[in-house]
Amino acid sequence: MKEHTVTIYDISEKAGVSIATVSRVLNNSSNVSDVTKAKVLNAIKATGYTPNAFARGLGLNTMKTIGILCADSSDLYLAKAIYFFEEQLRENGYDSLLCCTGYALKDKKAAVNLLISKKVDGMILAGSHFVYPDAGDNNYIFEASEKVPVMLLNAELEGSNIYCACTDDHKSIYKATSEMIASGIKDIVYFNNARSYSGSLKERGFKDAMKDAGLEVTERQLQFYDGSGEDIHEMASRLEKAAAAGLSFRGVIAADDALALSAVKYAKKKGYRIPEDFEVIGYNDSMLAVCSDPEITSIDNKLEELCQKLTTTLMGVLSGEEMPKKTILSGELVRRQTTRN
Amino acid sequence: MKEHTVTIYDISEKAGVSIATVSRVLNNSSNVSDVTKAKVLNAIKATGYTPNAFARGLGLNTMKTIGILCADSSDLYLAKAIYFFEEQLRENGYDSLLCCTGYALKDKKAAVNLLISKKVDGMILAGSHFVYPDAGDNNYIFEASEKVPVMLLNAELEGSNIYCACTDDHKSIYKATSEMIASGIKDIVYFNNARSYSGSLKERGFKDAMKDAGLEVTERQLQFYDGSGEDIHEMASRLEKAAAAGLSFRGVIAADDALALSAVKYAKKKGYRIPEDFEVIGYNDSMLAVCSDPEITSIDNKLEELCQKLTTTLMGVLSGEEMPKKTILSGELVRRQTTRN
DNA sequence: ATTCCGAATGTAAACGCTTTCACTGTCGGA
DNA sequence: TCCGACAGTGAAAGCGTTTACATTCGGAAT
Repeated sequence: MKEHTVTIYDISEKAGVSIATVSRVLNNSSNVSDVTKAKVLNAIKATGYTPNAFARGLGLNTMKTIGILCADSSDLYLAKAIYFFEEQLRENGYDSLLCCTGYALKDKKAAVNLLISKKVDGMILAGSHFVYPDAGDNNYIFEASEKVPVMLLNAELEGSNIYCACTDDHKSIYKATSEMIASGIKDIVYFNNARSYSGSLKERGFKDAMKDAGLEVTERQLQFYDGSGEDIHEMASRLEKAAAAGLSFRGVIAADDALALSAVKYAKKKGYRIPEDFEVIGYNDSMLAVCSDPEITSIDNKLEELCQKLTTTLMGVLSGEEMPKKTILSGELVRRQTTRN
Repeated sequence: MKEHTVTIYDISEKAGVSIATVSRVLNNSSNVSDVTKAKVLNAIKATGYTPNAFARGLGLNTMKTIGILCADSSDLYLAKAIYFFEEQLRENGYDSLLCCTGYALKDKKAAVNLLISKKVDGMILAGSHFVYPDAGDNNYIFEASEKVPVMLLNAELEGSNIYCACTDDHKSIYKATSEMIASGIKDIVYFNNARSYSGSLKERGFKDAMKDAGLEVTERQLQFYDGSGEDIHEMASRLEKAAAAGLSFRGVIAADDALALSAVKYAKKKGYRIPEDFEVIGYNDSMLAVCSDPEITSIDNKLEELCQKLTTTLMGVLSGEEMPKKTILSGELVRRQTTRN
């Protein structure tokens, strides 16, 4: 297991050529005769040689690796994003170095530095919580972007080497809220998970829709839940508490489908008929929306398309092309059983 | 953005010491006076220097990186596994190189080679589908284990540098099936997702339990679904088809919670009361189990503990300790609303 | 026949770090 | 006063590639 790892020298010796030639066939660059190439290839096969990526990286100063940062890979949504990125990057000959940072700024910074020292060729920040409302907190992103291109999923930030892709969350929620109001519901709660930057965008969408409909929104209509994204019961109990405290509501707009699902659980427990007495709209159009019964009307934020866009942009940037800084898609309301029409 | 990346030489110059000394403070190894250390640290801070991991890796022949292989990071279960691994590895000073391989053998092999050439210090194969029932197909694992320790999650394989952690799937399903039978249900379907090796273990557990109860199991009671792990409706329609073809059943033992959830949907659609007329038991005790209504009785296979075990074993192996080859935990049936007692 | 060119190959420097070894200077003990 | 031990530091040899540059050689053009 230790006994002298086989290097390019061993191959060169075995094949009776110089290491330069071996390197050439390895990278199948020009000017190697077929017979030499065959000799080298045989030697490689015989020894089971694998080139040392460090050495290669040292020479090339790139390892064809993209760093993917996400707060929590077990989050349903982020997990999917990672999947898309990983797949598309691999198709382009890049590997993915994954860092789950958690939600603390300090840890995000540390992860970014780590990726930079590992000489990633680019960085994807997967999730809107990487950019902060307080501009100063985003310095770590700007610093990173001085070294490598930075791709932002679901967030916007202006910078010379920063690219982003997102859907128009404000508009999506605005529309969803408006439609819920139009279907006759006035007492609506916006249920946020509080850790997402786009969450505040969404919240504004909600508020604006209410205001434009002439409805007042009080602070308590803005419920939020800041715990694990998995504990449905805990989420539901948040709503129960609010109801017990006197808040009355017959509709919930949720920042993600887990929250929406908890709202469904809440409503059923209360004995409301859905959607006749109570409507729910979720976000992300994830698997959870259809796991629920009744199945949840949800906003599709086009994750796959966003990831795709971000990857092709990144590839473009890396090959020196000029690329658009920002792509904004429109979300789409997918109607299911928790809304009337 | 290109202008001469700062190296250890720049620091040494700026601090007025040799590169050896800089290296020493970088690795805070012994014998550097406080005053020199301070000078170096200042120079580092001033320049924003980050050591080049390639060069370091070349010298050390390790980059403190563990390769994590998984078929599909968007799979709820695997995503959680990745999360646990990533977290625990980071705590031990290791980074994670993630490869989503898909389910094809060829791609798994490619991914393994890639990780080896990237000089990972160890490899985690997260998911039972990495080991095949046909022994020859597992050669790629043996080959990998000649270079680095290989950790297997949810699968067993004997080899000199191979370590595994899993729960006793056979026993868990055997018990679950037996209890369902005891509660009076005889017509049970085992619903498998066909791509998992542990799936066949579970299937055996089911068969054995049936046999030991004196019940015959026909081929059609072994339903399976081989599509995306997300499409609940598609899964349910598999059951509907079976029913339409004349199969009558009042219980489902499922290989994962998504399948179980689809069984719940099926039963509700059929008008069966759960659990009075129809019972369902899922696997993994995931979020989906509680998303369902009624909530699903499911087998907890102790994922976090398994991941933990695997990581600490790996750390042990890497530091040269002798470690147990195999750890087998017991699953636990978590009772909810889809089973009577 | 001579010149010149390009294809095929080799030589050696460079990449940025770690680490062994050697060297200097200080200090305590004999 | 001399010696040995030892802390602090530097010089230089790797580590395994890539690649610019040098070399060789056969054949086309003159």
